[in-house]
Amino acid sequence: MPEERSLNFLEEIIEEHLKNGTYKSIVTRFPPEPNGYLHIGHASSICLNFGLTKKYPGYTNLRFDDTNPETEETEYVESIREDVRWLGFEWKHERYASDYFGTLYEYALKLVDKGLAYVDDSTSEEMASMKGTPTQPGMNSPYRNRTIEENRDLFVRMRNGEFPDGSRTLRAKIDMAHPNMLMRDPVLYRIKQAHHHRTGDKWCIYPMYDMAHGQSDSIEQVTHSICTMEFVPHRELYDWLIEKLEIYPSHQYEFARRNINYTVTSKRKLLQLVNEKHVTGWDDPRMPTISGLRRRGYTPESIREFCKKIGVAKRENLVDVGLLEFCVREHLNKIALRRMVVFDPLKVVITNYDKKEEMVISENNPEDISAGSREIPFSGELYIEREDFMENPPKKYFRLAPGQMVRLKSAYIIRCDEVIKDSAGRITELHCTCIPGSKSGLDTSGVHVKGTLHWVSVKHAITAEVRLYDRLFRVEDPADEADDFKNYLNPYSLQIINKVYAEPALKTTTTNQRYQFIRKGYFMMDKDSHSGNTVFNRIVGLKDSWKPQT
RNA sequence: UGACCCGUGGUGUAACGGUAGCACUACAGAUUUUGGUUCUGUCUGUUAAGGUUCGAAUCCUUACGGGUCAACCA
Repeated sequence: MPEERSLNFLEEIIEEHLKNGTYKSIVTRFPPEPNGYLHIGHASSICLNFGLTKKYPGYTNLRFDDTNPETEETEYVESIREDVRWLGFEWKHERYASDYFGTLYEYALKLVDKGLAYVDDSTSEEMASMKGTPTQPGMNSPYRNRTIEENRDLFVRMRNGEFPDGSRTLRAKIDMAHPNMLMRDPVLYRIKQAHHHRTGDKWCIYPMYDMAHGQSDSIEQVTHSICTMEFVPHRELYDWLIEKLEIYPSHQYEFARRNINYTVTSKRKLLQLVNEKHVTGWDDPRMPTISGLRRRGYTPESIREFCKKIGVAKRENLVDVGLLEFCVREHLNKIALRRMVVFDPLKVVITNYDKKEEMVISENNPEDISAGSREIPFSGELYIEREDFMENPPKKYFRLAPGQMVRLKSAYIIRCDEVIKDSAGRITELHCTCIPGSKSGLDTSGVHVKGTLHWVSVKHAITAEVRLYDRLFRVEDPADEADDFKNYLNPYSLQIINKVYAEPALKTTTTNQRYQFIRKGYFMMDKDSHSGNTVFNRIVGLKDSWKPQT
């Protein structure tokens, strides 16, 4: 049954456009600047733009907004491509704002010829001082009334490299008293003798965002140019330029960027974390980047589901990271293979176990019978989790305690008879007895236990390294704090356990295979693994509703 | 002192003048060879005050609260 879903405000607009014939099909674009890695906030925009053209006739372009050669690099272009594809989307055309530098230059000339743009020799300081403030009008530049001929001559010479960086700009001639600061003769072109990652040294003038973005949309005949709310004031300029240039009228629509608690989603801040080594790189599994989430073990399906659940709207928001975790658990529960791994071992000796060893059978995934089952070696010497035993248990403690019984998952019910300690009083091992006839699947013992523990046979166990991750920050909104957001980093965001004990089936781990370590959480092998040491990242823990009484 | 955008449970999002719903979280219970999963139930909401209307979360006004805008960044 298809779920009855209400439309978000953009879908409503598009359905209206399709219905009233404004468009027969739509074109959207995802327009990253290649100056950083994509993060979970971008995922929302990607799902939105590509999702719209999956739902409605049309297509989506991937367009790199590469108009600032000083910050942009090919490395970022490649990571962005990979991330979009990994999320499950394919673009119709791959474009670059730099593809349009020639056209954009012609557009600028057209504005000059129409008397709508002029070359300004003011320094950036002078320009700032004449700009006014949000509450006070600005003043006209002394260069504002140059003739069209003079402007054309100067602009062509700007392009020809006759002037040094920062010495002149091309500005739109609008209104220095406009209530919208962006309409106070915005800079359209600046001089930068910089090497561009695609056009090399061909250009020494580069268009500003406002002179490039809407024009690129127009060239690509984008029908719905979707961006975040901070661009609302730009819309007036976006429309003004399209009107004066007399080009295809793309239209801009804005939605509120998604913020997530206990993290930051700003490329500038993420770059700081990387550069200052607070994390190991853009793909550190604690990072909210797509590459970080991917390395951590998140699935694209779960991220898409998350984006769908948080929706699209125009109001400020701070989404609970718990929802992302819910989405990944929901997916992983269905696909993860179950394995038993003991993190902090406590030895259990089964004193009445008379066989040397045997194989027991366990299902790979109780949610999916087609995942089959596997054999696990069982013997008289096992490891269980140290925290699964208490000498003086509280009420409703379902695990092991002196005289208490538990089920060993897929094996026997055991009872704890004796606690062995060393001279310092530390528990070194437990002596237990196996309940006759309690073997899993063939249980005739009639014994009922509340607790089931994971375990591993001592002599068959293999070892591995496990990395447990927690939220990167201690506060919900680090960017909102008065002082440096880095003061709020969580010092316990990474915990490494060098040696855990795993059942032998984990020896053949493969890349991208997700596991549920029973009662421990979901895990995936990390790229730091090598032949002598397998490393597992904890993707997310299991929901844990147990809390000790009192 | 300006302009623009936005206010629905703890969080996110619906209801388009006609019963405030869904999801997450939290809590309680049932089931369970994972204290997982699954199932059931409970708590919590229209920023405020006026107005229009038979009827307002929805339309209007004002107030209040939050956000954005003074880069040769995007």
